[in-house]
Amino acid sequence: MATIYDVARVAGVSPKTVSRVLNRDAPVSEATRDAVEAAIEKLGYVRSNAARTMRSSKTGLVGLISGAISEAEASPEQSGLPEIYLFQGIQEVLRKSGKTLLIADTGGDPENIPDLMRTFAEHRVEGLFYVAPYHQLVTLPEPTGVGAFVIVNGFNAAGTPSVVPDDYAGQKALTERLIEIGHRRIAYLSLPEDLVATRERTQGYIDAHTEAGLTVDPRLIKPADSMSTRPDDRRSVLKFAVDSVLALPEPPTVICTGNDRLAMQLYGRLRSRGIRVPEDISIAGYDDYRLISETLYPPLTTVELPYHQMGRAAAEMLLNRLSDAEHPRADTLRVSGDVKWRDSVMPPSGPQ
Amino acid sequence: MATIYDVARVAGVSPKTVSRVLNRDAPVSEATRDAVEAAIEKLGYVRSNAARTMRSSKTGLVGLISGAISEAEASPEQSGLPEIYLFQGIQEVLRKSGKTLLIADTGGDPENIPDLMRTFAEHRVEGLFYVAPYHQLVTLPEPTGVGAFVIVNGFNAAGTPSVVPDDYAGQKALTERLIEIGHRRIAYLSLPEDLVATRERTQGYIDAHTEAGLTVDPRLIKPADSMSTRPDDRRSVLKFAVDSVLALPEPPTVICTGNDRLAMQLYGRLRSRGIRVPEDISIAGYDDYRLISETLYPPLTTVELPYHQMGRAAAEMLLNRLSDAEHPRADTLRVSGDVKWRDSVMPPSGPQ
DNA sequence: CCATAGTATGACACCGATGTCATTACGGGA
DNA sequence: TCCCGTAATGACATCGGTGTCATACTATGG
Repeated sequence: MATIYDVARVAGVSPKTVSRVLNRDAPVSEATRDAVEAAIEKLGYVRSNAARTMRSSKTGLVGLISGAISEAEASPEQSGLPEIYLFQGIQEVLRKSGKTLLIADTGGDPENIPDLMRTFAEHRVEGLFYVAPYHQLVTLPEPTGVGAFVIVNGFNAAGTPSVVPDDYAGQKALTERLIEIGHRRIAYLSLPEDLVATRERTQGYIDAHTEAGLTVDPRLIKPADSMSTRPDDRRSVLKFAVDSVLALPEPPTVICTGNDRLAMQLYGRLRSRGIRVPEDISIAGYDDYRLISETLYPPLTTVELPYHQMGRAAAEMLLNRLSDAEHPRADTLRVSGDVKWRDSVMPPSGPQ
Repeated sequence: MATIYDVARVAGVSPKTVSRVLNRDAPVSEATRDAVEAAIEKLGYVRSNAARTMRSSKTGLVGLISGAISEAEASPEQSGLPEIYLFQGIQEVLRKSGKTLLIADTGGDPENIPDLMRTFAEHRVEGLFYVAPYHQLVTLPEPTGVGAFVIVNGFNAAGTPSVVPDDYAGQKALTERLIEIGHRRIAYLSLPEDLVATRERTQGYIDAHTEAGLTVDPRLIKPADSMSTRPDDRRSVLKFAVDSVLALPEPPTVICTGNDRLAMQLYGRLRSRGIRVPEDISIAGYDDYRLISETLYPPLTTVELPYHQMGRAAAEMLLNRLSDAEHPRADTLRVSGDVKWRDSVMPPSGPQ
């Protein structure tokens, strides 16, 4: 592979001048520039990042460690694999600043993380992301020799800068709107109870009621999914939850679910009981997993999990930390997603 | 950041000896090794890949360019974003051989590809993948200075090594099984007609019939999806297709769809007509997009799109080409996926 | 006791860029 | 006319490893 020395020889100039043409960091006469560029073209020269890094110690690399890829199947949300939108958001921002993204995943085993960090360190990445498979508390070793570290879709006890979805605000906004159009009996079929997302969303659900002067009927809140890997187990948890809220003396006029997948199952379950959506009962999901939310009929009202935006925010946060030696605050950034209002929800009908 | 010179000084040996300890490529006495390792530990030394690359020109980097990430939303299959399984498969194999994956996506604009290739070339990647968003013919510039190039989920006219799903075999195997359990009127609601996948699968469907001595009723084959970005347009294409096959004098006993998403819509559409699945009519999908296929009730019979395996195969293909100077054949590898037999299909009932 | 082979180690050049400093030529202002 | 700033260019050292070769010491066999 050609080097600047080859280019210099062909162009009849010194290597340093070739470097100047490449970097435009010092004046070069037009004739010289043309000669150099012709030589580069002729030789098919491509600059070596390795050699350049040695002097300037700017690799232009950013690393990303993901548990999301391999753990996707085991993820309790199992909300599809929209983490890819995170990558997209991150990439979009990084590309504009000329960084290249190195990715590695844990292969499902968090014990690999230190090794991956070391590999990235060997490549002298300037910054590092860790992407959690779902909104959670993570425990990670501190990366060494990395300019900036950002956790995405999770947070840690050490207060590392991080970006998470605002689950509280999402469920609260949705619930407020449901109340606003007249619903008073709002069921919430949640994800497993120990998830951060569930706790936050449940609180959002409750606060929306309280602030509207309504009391919450605890019988309307039921976990409807489990961490089990057996689809049948999970199905039966849902069935139990659905049956129990529908059997209440005053059944709900709308059912919110912990994710779009549950909403989708709910569609089927209600239809097989001859209950119409949304005429008899309204349904709202969570995630705005569009493959589901837009495909279902009627299309599903849901809350967006703003992965793309979170990715962008995380990348910007990282770039800020790389440029400013000042790291203003090591906060967790909460990104809220919009309520996507679609036809699966209508005002409650009939006598209340 | 510490260098081998620092380590050498602290350990009281020469830099070259430190190098030997790091690479285990020459005998070092136990005492020396311990001293060096202690020094490394003490200084928090991490080897510089850049410097090492300069001499040995082994970067350990492999690049991946994906149109899949950004184009996912526009993809006509819109089968979710299972390309992430490809990454997983690729990563799994690469990690074992100590390579690190660099990824970049086109941001939806194929014009970025040459730039991305240049960036990778600057990083001296040893190999390069291009991942297409769906099974298709792609036109790509030839990457320069890259040891091996593999196209995943696509192929090109130049005969670049590539890995694609075996759509023909998949639909054929599924159809054969349907025939075997007694179905004779098998509808096929396909993806848009000009997709490679559709052409191959349709041929598989036809050949399964022919080889079983059955004739194909062309009225049973209908495209049921369009490239439109408006969900409503696409919905109406499906509606038209469903209506027309159900209105046939001899309606089908089973309906195959071009992907699981269509199957999911079909569930809803049939239920709203009071048709039971699978008692009245069986349904089979394609992709084995598990978020759908396992969640639907009854669970969906479908054909696996073997992304994970394809990723593994592509990575192995690339590694082979990197090690063997001999590139045996520049073929396209077709990876077939299993038929996933679930409860949405049963033998045809009633008088035939 | 010596030749020979292996073990353990270091000196030194080199990979391909770029930072620093020096040199030359030119043009305008004092 | 002389001085100085700027443009244009090159010489050379340097970044941090590793390949090559040399050297010293030790064990082994004839």
